[in-house]
Amino acid sequence: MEKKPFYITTPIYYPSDKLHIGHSYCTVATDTMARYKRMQGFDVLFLTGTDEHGQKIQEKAEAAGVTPQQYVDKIVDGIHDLWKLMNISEHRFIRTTDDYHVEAVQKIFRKLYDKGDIYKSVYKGKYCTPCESFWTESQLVDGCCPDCGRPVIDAEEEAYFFKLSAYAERLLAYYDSHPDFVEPVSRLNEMINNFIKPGLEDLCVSRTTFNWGIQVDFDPKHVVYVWIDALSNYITALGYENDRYHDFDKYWPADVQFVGKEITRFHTIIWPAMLMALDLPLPKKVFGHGWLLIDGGKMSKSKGNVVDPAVLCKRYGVDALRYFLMREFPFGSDGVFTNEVLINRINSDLANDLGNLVSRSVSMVIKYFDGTLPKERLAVPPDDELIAMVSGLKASYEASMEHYAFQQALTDIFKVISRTNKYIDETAPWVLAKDAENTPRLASVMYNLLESLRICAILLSPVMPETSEKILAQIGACGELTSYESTASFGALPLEVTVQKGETLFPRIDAVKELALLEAEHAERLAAIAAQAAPEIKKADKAPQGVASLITIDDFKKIDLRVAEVTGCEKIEKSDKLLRLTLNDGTETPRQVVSGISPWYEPKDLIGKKLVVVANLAPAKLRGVESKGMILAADAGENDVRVLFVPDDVPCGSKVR
RNA sequence: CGCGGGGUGGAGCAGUCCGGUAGCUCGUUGGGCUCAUAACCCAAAGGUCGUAGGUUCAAAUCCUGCCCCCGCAACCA
Repeated sequence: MEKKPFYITTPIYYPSDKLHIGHSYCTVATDTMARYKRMQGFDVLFLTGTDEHGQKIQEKAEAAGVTPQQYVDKIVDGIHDLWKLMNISEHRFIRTTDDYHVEAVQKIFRKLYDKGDIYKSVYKGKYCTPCESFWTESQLVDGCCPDCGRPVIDAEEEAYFFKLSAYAERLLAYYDSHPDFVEPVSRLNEMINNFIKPGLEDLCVSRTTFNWGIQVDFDPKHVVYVWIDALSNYITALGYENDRYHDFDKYWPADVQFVGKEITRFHTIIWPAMLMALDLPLPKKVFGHGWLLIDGGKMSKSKGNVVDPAVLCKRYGVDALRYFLMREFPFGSDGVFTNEVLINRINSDLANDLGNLVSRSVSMVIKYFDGTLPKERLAVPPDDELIAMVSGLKASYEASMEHYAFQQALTDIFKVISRTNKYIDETAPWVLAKDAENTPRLASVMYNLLESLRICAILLSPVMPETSEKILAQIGACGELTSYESTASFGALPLEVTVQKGETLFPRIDAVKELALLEAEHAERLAAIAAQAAPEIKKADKAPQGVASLITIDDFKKIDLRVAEVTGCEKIEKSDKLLRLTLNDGTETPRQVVSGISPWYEPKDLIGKKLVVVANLAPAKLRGVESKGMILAADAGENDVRVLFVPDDVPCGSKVR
């Protein structure tokens, strides 16, 4: 009988840096699902890969003094190593720089162009002539080029656009008729309310401002911008519009696509619209999983709180980490990662409950029966509760797994493990062992333990493949006895089974010691980051000297800097960062300035303080509030802003130069 | 009134749709056991379910106002 296909994908990751625990989380979830479906007998295709083009990578490579290709090659090598380390099962790996993908994207682009879904137009923006760069209004610094600081001009750039706006109705209709298309549903509501209802705009799908990308073959000065390049990977990896693979008909549409919640938007709006434009079916499901938060916030390199999965794997074992990721967090929600939670979870579930259960069960069989159970049995009614629970496990497990509720599936398994530990106490084998008359009863008890473990171990295998194998080996289960089907009924293990003592599965971790160690390593890492940052600052200092950014004293004199006292200050409603400042700049009329510093300053902290204001800056409106000028502040760090205060005895209106 | 999520014993969460003795995991305390990885099993302590009001015989759950946290969007002259 031919196996039914099952196609599952992770997003393709952006290899501008080493991957972190968040990427591992998604990939482990995908791997768990892939292994589960294989165990059920599906012909699974598991796709992951890397999205390698774009300006950021081009810049990173330049900074590192290598070509973009060399840069991504190195990172991708590391990714392969990581997936190997994390025991990610057989998968196809696509790189957007692969020849066949490049070729296919060019064809797709042309196809959409020929159909009229892509059209040439102009992209309007701010242009810095010396830098040959386009900027959006919001990227400008003081209305000038963020790179060189010179004024920009209104300009237009030729670009290709995808007619996303034409698909709004069809998308809404599709969501309506396929309520399961996006999960969790709350994310879909967000998409509809925030993006589709206000009106979709056509999407700019080409750039001429950088060249690290796939060339538009019929208009070579353009490169394909991220959307069509990256999203199409899910089909080019099956051989769509290329000859590298030939299983598009077999696997498309995908059964499920796992994506992070930050890119749900692209996968539930742009991607479906693209597929509609290509007259292809849409994936059966897009699942937007949550994030792992660190210290309650996002992981960020500058905070030094990026968690390296390789370190955790090496320290606690792959299976422990995989288990933790799948067990601790509901797949659709955010979760807070801390080392403490990780260690506690490993200790309580894996060491105390599961590992110890295996250990005590196997030890008893060896101690009481020399490792092999005798044939004679005595079953008694109190066994029924355990047996019933174990027998029902597969059904509830399957129900959870089919809904990507990994946490629930694992919780159910561990309820059984707990029950089994309790069963040992109830039956007190060590008491039975004192009297030879009890041998049949003791054998029954031992058998029930091993059989419960067998079923749990098999069901755990998608999450903890190595551990599962080790347990099965220890309790003497092999071949058919390890199949998924065999978990449906209790009693598959032969009566005269032989066990084998094995290594300790999960040694208990000394939490206090371990946390101190991790803490120390974290401090080291922060120090390393600081050390790295230092030379970077130096480089930045030099840059303006080398480039034409030198200005003359006359240029500087154009800027009218004045000392002013803050006479009033309040937060602007409904803005996150804006404060409205009223300044006494030495003139008769109070000056109103808006500044984005409210995360760092309370209004009361500023009133009465003196600072420097750019007095002749063109007025602007921020969130509808007029701002005449700008106060000087330093970017003291990635997320730290300090206003430059002036000593109190400097009179208001003093010129600063 | 931009959109959404959330506020439940010390910690993390379920329960809220479809009102009816407040539940789980971890932690704490006491006890049991000795097969096992100082593990396992039992028990106890601990919550006015963010807040104010309303509906009801009855509200964590339904309605209204308010406060606080977190994403997204906007925004950082």
